[in-house]
Amino acid sequence: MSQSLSDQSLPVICLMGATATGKTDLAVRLAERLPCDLISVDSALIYRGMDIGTAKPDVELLTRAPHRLIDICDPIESYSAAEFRRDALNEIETTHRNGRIPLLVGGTMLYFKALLEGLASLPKADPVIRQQLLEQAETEGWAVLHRRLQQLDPVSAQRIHPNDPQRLQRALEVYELTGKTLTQLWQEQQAAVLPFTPLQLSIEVADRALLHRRIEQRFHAMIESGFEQEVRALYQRGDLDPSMPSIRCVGYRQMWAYLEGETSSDTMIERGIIATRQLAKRQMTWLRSWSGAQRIDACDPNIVSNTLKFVDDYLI
RNA sequence: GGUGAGGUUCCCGAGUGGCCAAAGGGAUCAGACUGUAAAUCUGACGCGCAAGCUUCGGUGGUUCGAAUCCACCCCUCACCA
Repeated sequence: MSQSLSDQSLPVICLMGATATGKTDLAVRLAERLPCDLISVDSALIYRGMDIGTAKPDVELLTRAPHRLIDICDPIESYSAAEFRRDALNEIETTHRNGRIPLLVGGTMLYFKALLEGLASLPKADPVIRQQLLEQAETEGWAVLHRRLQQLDPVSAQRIHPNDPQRLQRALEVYELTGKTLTQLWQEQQAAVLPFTPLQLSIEVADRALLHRRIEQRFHAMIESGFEQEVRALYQRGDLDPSMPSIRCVGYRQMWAYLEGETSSDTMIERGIIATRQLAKRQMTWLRSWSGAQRIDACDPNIVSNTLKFVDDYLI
């Protein structure tokens, strides 16, 4: 059974694209024409109660085309690329077992990369160690921590910029936890790649100005749909704060600052739009360096039938 | 009409005679990315490959040298009428 499930010939379709390019819409339309089950590849859609600001498919859409790996976490939790890989592989297996095709859709490129190329065997995040490192950074400065990494693991120190607290923290955390450096651990274990040969599709809006307009319009639409109320509900829980991945999500972070009284409504909207544009840009940087993905023009009037051609060729 | 404050590179905003193509921030563009990734970080950012060239509301002046000083003009804001 498990033999056949990791058969290279079993189909897996990946649809990746930046925010506001129409990924979800295309995925749903494909799912209506193919025996596909949708699996979300999105680090924000995992959160329950975060619907409007993440442009989560609405109930109607989810009824037409159910997505897996949506609403799997409370906003107080954090998730990771490794957990995603595990969960996604499970969902892929289930889908195959049901005789259907997994269609992975999303814009979290690290998750796609982790799924396709695997991850080294590393320890998971440790809140206690992270807190200790954070405190050291506050008293001694990150430069000191970078120098420490330089001693322990010159290769990683070379790669990780002294101003990059997140990666510095992670590198030192891994060493604390295992007594081994990131460099060693990477060398020790060859990452397990995806046991399938997926069709990779990249949906792109060629005209940057158009994408920017779409982002702006969509953000305003979110506001009109009650985005403030959605975040206010999270805010009023009292157990969430901007250090958490959920509240750091694009739009939520800016709305949070507004609810804290730190910015005006206009500023919140402006900065939310800016943050979305910057997110899209980073996603596009990933995609540009991605090899092996078929490009799909988001503005193609025959986008569905043209995409189906790629799928047909792949499934033969 | 009068008085005061001000007009700086896409925006905000420093700069008050040379060390200024002009601090800093934002935007934008490009890039990186192995358990936080909608995160975190890096670079570029007047024009030019370069020598160099053109900028600090406008015009003229002072000076070896002006974004910085002077004169006039245009515009903005505040207050008084």
